Amino acid sequence: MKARVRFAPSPTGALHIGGIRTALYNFLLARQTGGTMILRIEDTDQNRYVPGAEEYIVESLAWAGIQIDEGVGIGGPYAPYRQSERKHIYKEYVQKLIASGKAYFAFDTEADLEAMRHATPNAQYDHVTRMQMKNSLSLAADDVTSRLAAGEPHVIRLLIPEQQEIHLVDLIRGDVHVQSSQLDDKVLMKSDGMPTYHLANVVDDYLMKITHVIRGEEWLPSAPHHVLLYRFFGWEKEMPQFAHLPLLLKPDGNGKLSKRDADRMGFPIFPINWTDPKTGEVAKGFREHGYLPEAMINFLVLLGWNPGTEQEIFSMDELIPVFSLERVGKAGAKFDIKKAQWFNEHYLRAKSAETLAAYLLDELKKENILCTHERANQIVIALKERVTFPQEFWEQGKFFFIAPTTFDPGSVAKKWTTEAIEVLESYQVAVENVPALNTEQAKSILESVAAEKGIKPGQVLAALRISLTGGTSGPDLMQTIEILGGEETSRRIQFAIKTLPLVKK
RNA sequence: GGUCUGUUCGUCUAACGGUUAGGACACCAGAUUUUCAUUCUGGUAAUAGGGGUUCGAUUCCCCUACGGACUACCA
Repeated sequence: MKARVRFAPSPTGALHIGGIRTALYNFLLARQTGGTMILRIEDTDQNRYVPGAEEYIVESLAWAGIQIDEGVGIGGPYAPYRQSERKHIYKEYVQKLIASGKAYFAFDTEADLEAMRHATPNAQYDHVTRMQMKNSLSLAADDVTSRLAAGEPHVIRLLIPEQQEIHLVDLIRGDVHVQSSQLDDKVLMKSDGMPTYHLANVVDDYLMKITHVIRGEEWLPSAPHHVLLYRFFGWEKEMPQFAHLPLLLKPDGNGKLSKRDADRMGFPIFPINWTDPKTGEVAKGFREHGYLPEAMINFLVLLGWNPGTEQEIFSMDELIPVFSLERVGKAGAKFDIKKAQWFNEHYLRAKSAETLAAYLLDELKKENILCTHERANQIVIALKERVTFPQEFWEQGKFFFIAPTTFDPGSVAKKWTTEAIEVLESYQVAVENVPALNTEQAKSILESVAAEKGIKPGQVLAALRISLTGGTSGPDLMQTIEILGGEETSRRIQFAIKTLPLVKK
């Protein structure tokens, strides 16, 4: 069966990384069945609307490689896909509910509701309290008509039937049973004429012929309300299948992963950079942090789902045929950024030198440093096994372009010996006029000058590296010399000898 | 508090009544690398607790404990 699924975020700010996972699971099911992935914007709360959020969502999904087939920005047979533009539709449907006695008008003020909630411990707007409130059930018919005629602000609430067991089948959790007496009379239509999530969601999913509702676990408690709505509308046969996804948890302790935790632990939580339109504050995204979309997808898909085999590395295309909601776990998954980094390293190393060189060239452009493609390729190959993020090619390869002016004192104290300097002196001279020096030559020249002094090359390597890079760790030294060239190598050795104090052996 | 829901190595998870409880990340150790990193090999490490059911429970049932979500005219 071709699945019609939707990702339906509300544009109230940046999309959380968990949202990407939800979108991903939807997308995988759509692709697997040859179905349709729909993007619907749930902007029914005018107070929480944040400009730019919708564009942000679209761009984030595009970055992640989650393509939308139908919806906002693309259009489709069930347009519009922005709920604020579908206001009249909800009005029409809620009228049907009123007419059939499944919903009613309520005139209670905020204070009335407050009072009701505080009157008894577990009070909610339900079969216990509704007759004490001001609504079309408790008020006389002519009172209701005159209030309505006078334009008194009101909401429309769902009339929960008594003594019913509501049963729903969740693809992930199995059977869920709830007593209707536990349910509250949810607001369906707000006093501003906008629907709430519950109404808009059910109406749209029905009209858009959605087959599977894959969403976060936070919706499970209100799912019985939705089931009731389908029943009241007479849409039970068309009711989509539900799949409530476990939440993404913070890496330490318990609780939902939040921006606070991410900040505290130094990793992003948003897919791409987000600039808060009010404060202008920028929250760094995974993209800008250097995470590759394919690494994120691979990491995220495994947070709550597994293929049942020992395969861990999956491209999007490999995921499509093997994904299944049946293999999604029930428990929340802690967000372990270390594993995400491992995936990033994996995908980074799988890339061609040309692709990696492009990252380096980008950074160099920002620094106004010129570099040939060949040289960038060489550097990137030398550094490839050492980086987690693309920008580290510049961070770790900086010394290829900028000669060290200071040297790590600890390394110097241990390795900058008089005998090493002696060898370095002659090495510098030997290498000075060999601009195109390859790894082999760099090595053999070093071996011969060291032999002349009766010193093993191993004893001067550390000093050589200090003079060239400023420190004692880095990519292969001979490779480094090849990239630097004879002239530059010589220059750096001379500078180091001039600058550094001697250490008596 | 109420409702719903969950619980296997530190983390992500496999094992849909019978396994020495498997894999991956992380961690530790060894090997390779004239540095570090990589790579390779090996290792530490888990069924929340208590009752049942059963010849046999990680697996099924109940209780307890501990989490989580929801409890808005927000989604």
